[in-house]
Amino acid sequence: MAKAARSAKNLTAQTTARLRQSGLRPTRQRVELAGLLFDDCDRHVTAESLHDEITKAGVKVSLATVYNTLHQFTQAGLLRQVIVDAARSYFDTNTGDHQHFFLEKEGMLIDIPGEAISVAGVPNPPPGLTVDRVDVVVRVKRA
Amino acid sequence: MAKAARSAKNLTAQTTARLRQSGLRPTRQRVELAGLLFDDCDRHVTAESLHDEITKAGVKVSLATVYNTLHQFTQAGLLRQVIVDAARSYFDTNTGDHQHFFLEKEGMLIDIPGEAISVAGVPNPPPGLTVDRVDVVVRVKRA
DNA sequence: CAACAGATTAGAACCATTCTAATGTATGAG
DNA sequence: CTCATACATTAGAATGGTTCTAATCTGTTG
Repeated sequence: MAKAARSAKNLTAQTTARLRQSGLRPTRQRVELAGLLFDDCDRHVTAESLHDEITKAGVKVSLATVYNTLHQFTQAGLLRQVIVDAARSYFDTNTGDHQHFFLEKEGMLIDIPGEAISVAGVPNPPPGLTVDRVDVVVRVKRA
Repeated sequence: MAKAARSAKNLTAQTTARLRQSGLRPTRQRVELAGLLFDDCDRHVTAESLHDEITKAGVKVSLATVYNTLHQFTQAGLLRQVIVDAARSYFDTNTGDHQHFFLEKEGMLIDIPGEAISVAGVPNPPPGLTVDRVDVVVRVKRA
């Protein structure tokens, strides 16, 4: 069985289970999108880039569904939304503690492991407010 | 003369000079907007909030001009654009080294002095890239 | 003051995203 | 297995912040 661990069937089964665990019905569209997103390494996508990708793969999914799915996955904790660009939203398959390099010109994000980076000296927030998350964006340029 | 340092005339004169130094013609609209932005303490505005404010002050400036002016001021180094919300852009009159608390629900930004906070362990960017700026956003919620 | 470069403006256009309401589909009970 | 139902998907319209256009206006310089 170990040899078959990466077969298409098996992947679909795993994906289906994962979606169900998150309280999401494993519809054709969600399984296909999850397949692209969670197959291999960590990824950063926009709604449009993901829609292009799945369309080019010959799968028909509407852009509205891509948006819906990205938000549902985010709410389910399978994705994390990254706000670095006023023009568009990115979604990151790495939901763990980490930060980003961002190359604006090319719309490219690169993960920085959470262990690597540390932020010290954050003051207490004003009374009545609590810290939800600390985001670090290292904006980079081509030299 | 010291007593008159804050008179309206003097402020306008100062503003005018400042705009000219930045290579911007001191038009009525730019002087009025600069007056609102740079009069007192540090401020965080959106195009719409600034347009509302100046309109309520009885000054007629088009929204397009507010956008143009915010961008020109930013390019001139008088303002800094802050990207924290996918829905809208903020502009900060504090152009020095500092970071932000952000209360998304209310669209509120609060400065964190640059001396207070420190980010350690940023890895070298991938070859060919150089660090342009490190932004820290401390996302907060009402307790 | 004339002339020109640059600025302002209303309104249209743009584009990412969200909404709508009509159609399709996974699921669990029977 | 089938049906009913709740949930999903979809095309296309709507939204909302922002930018563009091209006509008009205004600082500035000679």
